[in-house]
Amino acid sequence: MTRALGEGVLQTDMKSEHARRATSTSALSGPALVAQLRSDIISGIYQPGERLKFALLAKRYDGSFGSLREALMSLVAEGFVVSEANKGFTVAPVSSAELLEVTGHYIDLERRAITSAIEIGDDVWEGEIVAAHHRLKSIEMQTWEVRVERHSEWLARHREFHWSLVSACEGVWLLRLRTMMFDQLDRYRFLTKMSSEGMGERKRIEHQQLMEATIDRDKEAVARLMEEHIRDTAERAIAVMSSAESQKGSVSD
Amino acid sequence: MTRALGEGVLQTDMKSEHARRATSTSALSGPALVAQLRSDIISGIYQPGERLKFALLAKRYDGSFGSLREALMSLVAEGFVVSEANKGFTVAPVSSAELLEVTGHYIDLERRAITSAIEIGDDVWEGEIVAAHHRLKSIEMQTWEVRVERHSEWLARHREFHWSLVSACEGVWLLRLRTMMFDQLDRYRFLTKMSSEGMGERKRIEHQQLMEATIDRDKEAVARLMEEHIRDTAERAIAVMSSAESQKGSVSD
DNA sequence: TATTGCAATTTTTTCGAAAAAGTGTGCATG
DNA sequence: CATGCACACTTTTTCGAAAAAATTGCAATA
Repeated sequence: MTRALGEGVLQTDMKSEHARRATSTSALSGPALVAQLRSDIISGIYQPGERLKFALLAKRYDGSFGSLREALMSLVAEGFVVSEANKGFTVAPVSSAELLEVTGHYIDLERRAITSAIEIGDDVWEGEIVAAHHRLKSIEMQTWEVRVERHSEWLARHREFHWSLVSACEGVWLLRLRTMMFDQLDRYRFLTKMSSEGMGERKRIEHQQLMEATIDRDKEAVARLMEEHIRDTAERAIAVMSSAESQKGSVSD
Repeated sequence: MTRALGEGVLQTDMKSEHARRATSTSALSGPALVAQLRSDIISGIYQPGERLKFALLAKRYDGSFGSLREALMSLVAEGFVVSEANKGFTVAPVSSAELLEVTGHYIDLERRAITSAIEIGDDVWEGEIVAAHHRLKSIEMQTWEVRVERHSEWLARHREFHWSLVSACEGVWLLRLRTMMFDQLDRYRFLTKMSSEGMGERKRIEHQQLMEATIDRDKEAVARLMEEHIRDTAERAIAVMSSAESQKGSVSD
């Protein structure tokens, strides 16, 4: 795998407390810097299309230009950042069209991965699913205020839960492609953070059902639940995006 | 797109003449360095599993450690190189299992892309296909000796031809994922370079049929031809790999 | 002989200054 | 008033030396 499980969004503690701007703790580098940057892009700290200037980034994170450049190149390959020669780096744009496309690919890959995992996975795999689900559930049962506050932690646990479902599957590239799409969707999942007040309950139930169906090795049910789960998230994100879009439009007109 | 069409294997002239070792022309950097390195890995100049030491690479290519590191990070994301923290970079391994998996994904993505392109593409798209096919054909009609000599050129044109078929399709991620898989397959295509004496004719006919069926907008036929085309290549590569494997085994035992 | 510890060497990684490229401003000119 | 040009300023990109980490070689000990 290109990148270890959950590495993406794991600065949990410090970040969620005073989550004003990007954390400038001290001397990030290498994979840690990539993870931090990706996490900050996913979290919307940098807006889509925003220019990522070296001077600013160097001050916020570790410091060195080289490390920054290296990290940004990785994110370009992952699709989070775009670069133009001699004009620096900008955050990749988002659009409902891209969300729909990514959702389609993700559903397709995830279905295949989870089917394979169900065929191959052993009881250790099952155990990891139960554990990951438990950790996710313990956040999702909290009140809305707590859930919002611990959102980046939820993001990490959500990722770990979905990873656990497919982790036993055959095919490194299947996992890699699936994870690329999952990471892209994370950007859009963040959009629903604000507007999903009553939805914690629904997501919690969906995850519960997903886990049970997987442990029961019911491929059909898992595929169906998973697709509904993802499409629902996508639809909600599109709703948020289009309302934001129309708002922006009415202001400028 | 992460990377422009054909950028990968385009040092044609200089390289194919005295194709001994990696070209150390002068001061490569940025995207050009990535392209050169990728091309050299695809061409087997660096063996799978071989360690890519900075000192050596810096001497062979442009020079600077920073540029090298940056380029290698990109190739890690693309799957051509693997890296371990504080232990440097190595060429990603190859295996018949991976080839089979990548072939499967590629066929799936390519089928969808080409179907979409046939639905959407206009006559300009058709023109590009004809042009790309013509360029490819002009190499494939040569004698075996010439074809071997101009192999890296063939690789570029082959890439361009297959790209032209799908270039009109909808979905940036579909194209991106397809191209990732195509690039991976390039590594294995190189294996068949040596052992495909009588096969130039067959490939040529397959490309001809592929072009005609696409221009005729015959989705079924294109999908079938494309799948046969790719599977045939994969099978031949696996044959080469397993014979090389057994040879190696008999030597070391 | 096998194994542990230490020092020398190699290799990777980090860092920031210097060079290159791009951007904008103001002045002179048509 | 618009247009082109030169200059100063900002931002990116490149480069290689210094620091950190890993590996190797060698000798001492059980």
